[in-house]
Amino acid sequence: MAKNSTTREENYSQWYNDIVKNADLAENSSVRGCMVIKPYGYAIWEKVQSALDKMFKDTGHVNAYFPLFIPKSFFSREASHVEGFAKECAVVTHYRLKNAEDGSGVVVDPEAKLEEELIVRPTSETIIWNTYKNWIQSYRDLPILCNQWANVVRWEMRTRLFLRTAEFLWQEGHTAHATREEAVEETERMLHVYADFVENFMAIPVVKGVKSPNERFAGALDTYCIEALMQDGKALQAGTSHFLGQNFAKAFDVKFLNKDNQLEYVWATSWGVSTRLIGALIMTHSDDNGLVLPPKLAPTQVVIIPIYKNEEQRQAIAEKAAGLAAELKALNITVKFDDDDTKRSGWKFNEYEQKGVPVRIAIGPRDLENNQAEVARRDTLTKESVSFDGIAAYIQKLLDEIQNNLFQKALSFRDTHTYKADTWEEFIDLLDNKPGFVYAHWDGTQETEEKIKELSKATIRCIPFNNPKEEGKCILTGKPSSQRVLFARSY
RNA sequence: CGGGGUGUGGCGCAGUUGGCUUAGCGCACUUGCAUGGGGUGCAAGGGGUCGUCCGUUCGAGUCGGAUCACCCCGACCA
Repeated sequence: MAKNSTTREENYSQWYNDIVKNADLAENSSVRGCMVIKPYGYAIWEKVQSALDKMFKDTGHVNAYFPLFIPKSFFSREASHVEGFAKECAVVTHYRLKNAEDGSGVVVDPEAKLEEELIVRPTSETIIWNTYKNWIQSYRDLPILCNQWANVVRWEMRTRLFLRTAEFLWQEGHTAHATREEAVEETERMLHVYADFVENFMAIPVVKGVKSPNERFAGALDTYCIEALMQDGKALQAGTSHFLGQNFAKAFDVKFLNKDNQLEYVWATSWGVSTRLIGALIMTHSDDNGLVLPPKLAPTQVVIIPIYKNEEQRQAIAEKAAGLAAELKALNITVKFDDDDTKRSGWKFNEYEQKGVPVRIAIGPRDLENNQAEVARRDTLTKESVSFDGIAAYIQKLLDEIQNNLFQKALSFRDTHTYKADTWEEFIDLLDNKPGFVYAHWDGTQETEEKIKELSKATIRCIPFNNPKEEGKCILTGKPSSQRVLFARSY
């Protein structure tokens, strides 16, 4: 058991914070609600970025960058959009400081008031559509398939590292299409890209589906999402893809001439995932010993730790380790040989455990004698001795196995925490005593959805794709329903 | 914005019916020796004026007031 940490059962949020801290991922900044992502945490984010970026490019997208500041007036163009974000925006009102006359320090120069305030982007639809307007004249200009890696600011009341911070990093894709069908197809395509990434790289199983009108993105006609289940039984929205219809095209007057020489409004999508994914990663796989990383996202996949008593042994091990490291690198495995003499081996074991390094190889004099190494896997916390002959191939296979095992473990956790409720009492009882996903009937109205949220604090996470049709009665109103939808309390 | 809580070396805390006074302890740090297959032991060191301001008092980390900051629980959200 690691020192200075809390168990999941004792206090889930404390446990979460301990992992973030002990794994050296991030810390609260002195700036309100903001987070400092530390080098190790950022290295994981870079793995996320590079894998996603490749997937975006493979689906025909290109990267671009748009301004951080958005003129206030842009927001008023799309009514529901501004309504969704107005309450959480940082606003720039002045552009200059000056020394206070009483010498007390620096003050905002009242003379330097902006005529039109600038909003620090909470999301970039408006500035991008204002730009797209100039890019699009003809059907030949379409589609536009841009992605932006950026930071955004949402002035949240309460923040938590990675899960909700005032400033966060993300990517936002913004596409423009000639037809509705094409835009819908894009929306779906990107949701599947997200699901593919989250399941295959992050080893987190997700439910793909459509948001109910209540939970829809401000300004979208449809919001598709992937929902994951955390170890405390709460749901986490891991990614969203929005079909924006022609809302933003109309708001920013973006029209194109089609083949028949007729003016039409452009169809739009937007989609994004954020550093929140790191939060999902932590809450899905970690245990009481710290972070557990899936090999595909681990900045270091294998760490080699020498155990020695004297200089002679140390050198013999270093030589062996260097050879092994080279072999592993040749297989595209990232490996670190930690020969730091100022830390003891036991200390290192704990260190890398807390940081979630998937595989640890310990080499001591005893191992050298027997031509073997001790291989420990982070996911199961088991160790075994492996002969140096063929060890690289063994490790490669082991990494795949760990990746797979983490996904299977998370999947079976989700399966055993997914329930059906047929009555209101059952529904509440599950939420209170067996937190998890709950499939239940809902009469399809917004009023009922809101009422359920108010009474139970659970929301409709999504209406899953390919949801089986099933006649039933709404758990709240008893009105007829044709399918169950996915409920949960959520982050 | 409502409810609760906390501010004492780098981190985590103890100390409060005001005076035993030189403000302690654990971790971390420095040095030395030993040790080395799961956060190693021993010894010696360096470092704080108790969030800030005002007040009560012969005397305040300790009492009162104000103020600032942060944390937790709600409402808002990726």
